[in-house]
Amino acid sequence: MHHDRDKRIEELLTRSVDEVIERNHLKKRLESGDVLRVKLGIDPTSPHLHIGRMVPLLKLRDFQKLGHKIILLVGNATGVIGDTSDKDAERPMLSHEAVAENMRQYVAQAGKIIDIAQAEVVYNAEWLDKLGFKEIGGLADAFSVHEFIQRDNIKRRLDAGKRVNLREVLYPLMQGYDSVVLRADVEVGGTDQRFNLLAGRTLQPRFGQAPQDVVMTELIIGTDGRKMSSSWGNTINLTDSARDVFGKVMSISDELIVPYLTHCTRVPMADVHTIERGMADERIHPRDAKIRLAKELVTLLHDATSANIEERYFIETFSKGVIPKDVETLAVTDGEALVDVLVRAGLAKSKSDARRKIQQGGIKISDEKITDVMQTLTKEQNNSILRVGKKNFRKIVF
RNA sequence: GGGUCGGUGGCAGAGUGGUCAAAUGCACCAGACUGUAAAUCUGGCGACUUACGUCUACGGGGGUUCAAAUCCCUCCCGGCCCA
Repeated sequence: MHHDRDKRIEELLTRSVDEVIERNHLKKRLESGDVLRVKLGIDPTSPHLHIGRMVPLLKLRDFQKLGHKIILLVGNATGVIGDTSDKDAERPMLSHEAVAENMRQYVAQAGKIIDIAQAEVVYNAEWLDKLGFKEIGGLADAFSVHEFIQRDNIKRRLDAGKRVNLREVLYPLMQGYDSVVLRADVEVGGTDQRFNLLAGRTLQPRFGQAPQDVVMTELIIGTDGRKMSSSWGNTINLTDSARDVFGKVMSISDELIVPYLTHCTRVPMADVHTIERGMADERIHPRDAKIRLAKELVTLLHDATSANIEERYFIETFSKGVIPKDVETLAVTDGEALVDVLVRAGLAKSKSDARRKIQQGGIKISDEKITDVMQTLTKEQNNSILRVGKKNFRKIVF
């Protein structure tokens, strides 16, 4: 009778999960039928959420689907301080303005994954900004400098002679205190958050609360094989257009297909395993597995219709090399120099760059390679397709 | 507060008077090969110029010199050690 629920609890505790503290305790509570308060904090450090954030967000959704209360915490105070967990270098302090700007779209973006209407959305500046030295001192009392400098990334920086400033030490205190204020039963976060997540467990008992359980999710690798990070431009953003999402997925390397399917979608694990085995013995072409992944992601972030449209577009344009039908138009004047047009349309960074692209054979008009850097555009080329590199097309219109 | 080392292109990091628009790696762009894969290979990667070439750049400002990323002064910022 409870088989289905047991399976879902098991998946909740394992899929994309690196570690649970304390697993048995949390399992019992999940089985008890109590409604748990499950917290996830996201700092508004960049204007876009990327699919790395989907891992904990999907985990949050799993909790939500089991009937628990989820709390989405927007770190408008912590975002200003800046977390160092995933950084090799000191993180600059953001201005309140920058944070506010980034924050604006966050909740809507997260709403693509979780049911915002059923969630509690909170902003930690509301309580953190009110703390004075006395309170902060009290929180700081719970931690030692030693624990902090033993953290792997801090230690590395210290060893490398890089600066670690005192403000950074404050971050875990703040995150831990968030859990106190919110009376969190569970906190979800990436494995790189370990120290911060545990801070809640340290602080809560000091305020007469039971320590929260912690669910640490796997980190995913960026589209270029390095850690996914906004500053490296190897992300797929929740705000990306359906076309971009599809295209970016198709350009990842094969090894990432299974991790992405596991962590960024809710394709049943049985299917994921089938795909994994299928690719191993070559019954399934990696390209097709990738298309499945791309469609799943587009469906999650947009909708199923877009997913089908983009699949067709992709096959037409790239597999078959056909020039797409719905090309952006580009108005030009008669006799305008090609290099100027390229710069104006944002297809080249500068005239020098435009010339280079022509010299290297990267520019085509109506499928004919342009070789002359002095090329100008004339009326005969009305409605021709200008192609820059592999994937940029513009229809020339006079 | 004292001592000492350092601040170079998107990042990391060479370069210590001319041959430096600045090695090398990463990122990025174009081409080849492909499954728009990845990996690999080739070319490129400040701006302007068809081109010869010109201009702007090595933390900020000032100076020495025919000539400065390189030397001097000063200011700002940081590391380390000592207190």
